[in-house]
Amino acid sequence: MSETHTDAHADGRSEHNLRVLSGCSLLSGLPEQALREAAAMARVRPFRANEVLYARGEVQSALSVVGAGSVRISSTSSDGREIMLTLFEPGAWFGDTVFSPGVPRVFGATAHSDGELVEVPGQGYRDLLARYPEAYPRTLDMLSRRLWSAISIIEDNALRDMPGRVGRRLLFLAQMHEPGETGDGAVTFKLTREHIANMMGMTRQGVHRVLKALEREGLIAFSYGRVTVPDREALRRYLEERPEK
Amino acid sequence: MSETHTDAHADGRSEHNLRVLSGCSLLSGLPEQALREAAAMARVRPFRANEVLYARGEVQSALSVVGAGSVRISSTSSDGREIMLTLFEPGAWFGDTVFSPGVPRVFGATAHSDGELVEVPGQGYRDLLARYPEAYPRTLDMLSRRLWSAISIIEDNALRDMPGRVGRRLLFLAQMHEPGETGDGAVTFKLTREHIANMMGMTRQGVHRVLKALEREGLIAFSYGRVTVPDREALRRYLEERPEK
DNA sequence: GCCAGACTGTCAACGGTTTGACACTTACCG
DNA sequence: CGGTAAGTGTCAAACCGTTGACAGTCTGGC
Repeated sequence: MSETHTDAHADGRSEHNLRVLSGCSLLSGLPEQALREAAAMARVRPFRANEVLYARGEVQSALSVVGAGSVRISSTSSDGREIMLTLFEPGAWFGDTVFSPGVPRVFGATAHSDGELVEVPGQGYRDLLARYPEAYPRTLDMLSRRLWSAISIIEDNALRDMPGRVGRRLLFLAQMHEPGETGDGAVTFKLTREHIANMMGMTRQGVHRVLKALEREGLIAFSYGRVTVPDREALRRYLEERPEK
Repeated sequence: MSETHTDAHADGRSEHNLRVLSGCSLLSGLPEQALREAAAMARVRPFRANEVLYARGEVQSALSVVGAGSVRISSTSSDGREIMLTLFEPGAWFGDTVFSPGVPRVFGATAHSDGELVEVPGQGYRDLLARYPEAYPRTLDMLSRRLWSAISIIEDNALRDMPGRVGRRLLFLAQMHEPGETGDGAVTFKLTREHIANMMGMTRQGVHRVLKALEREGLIAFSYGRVTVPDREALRRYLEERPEK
């Protein structure tokens, strides 16, 4: 694997980067010219499933945008146990320390499938923002919204029982999944029971029971390493009206 | 109660606002001149214990800095149940939608004791940032850090058992409490068992049992509506080394 | 096509948390 | 300086999710 992605056909590469970056909510507010600059300094980083993209503690920062495939974000607590925080799909951005230069990464990122990242170097991104300050408000807005979703997860974990929690989290993922889906609205994730368990702080067996219950209601379907939400709206309504906490 | 706080002695008021605002981590990066402008447009809002400061759904945005007393931030889920997210003390800032103009408030704020807020109007604050763009990086950094703390709560809730969760949350609050404490390092909160229960998604009785256990270890003390952490470092070490999850 | 390893379904026993109920204590307000 | 409402301690029973163990199934790579 010679580094074919680094230099050949600079224009085509930049064009590709531009396409990916402009599909990212964090960056789509930048003026055309700034997006081009970002694309020019971005590097494509292809990855294979289960490859570790970033480990907790790394200092180099970058803004990563998922160009293809999906990425698991996880956090390792001080005693070594791990929890999966979320699953990012194309268009999503991450890089927990881009806004806090010098701070070691707090979260880890692992490839969940084959795919590629388009990465803008942290310093370059920060310089770019400084040169196009009109992009700051949107950046703050996006970060703020990410904080809300984190808090809404805290809320769910505190208020809901397990079917409620699992259902809501799947719904959340399904709603993020929005872009690029087949017409009928069904969304399928490649998630093992164990992934879901790690995401919710449950056990594999507990997840099984909950999924079984949701399946009985016709709200989800699941098979080997997959979970499908056939109708997000139906799931949402069910969770809303559910008598149980 | 005539509105003595609105107009008389404009200079003294502004001086007071300046003192409060410059003690706030979100704003302390602003240049002197900008801080003065913020102080000039800020309004003091005194409050009494249990007064509702903001309700979920209000549209007017403002950046609120706690000047005195403490404020409970809570979130009401769609079905009406409520969860307390955190407790803010002097110097802390909040105003969940300042960075997302037009969006109705997602969280509620309630006075936890008598005290006062110093509030910068949302639009005014955003304009100020636009006029002093050098303050943006720090703002992003602060918001980013707030996101990390939210995520670390998600982590704790998923990985820890109840003594671990309650201990960690109390430790977190105690560490935020840092400024303005008596020399010996002890921190006391006015929190009822029920407040804690609402914060952790537990019951009053469950909290009791956990607090009792932590008290037996000498890590906390509690009485009527109070919880005391005599030695934050000891609590931290205990939680770190605890065999149990 | 086949095989090793990853993923899964299922069960009984255990343990921690909630539920619900009741008597007691503390703080605050007039 | 009482009286009342809010907060508290405690208990047993029911419930729910975990633990641990094992056999069965799927899948991707060779």
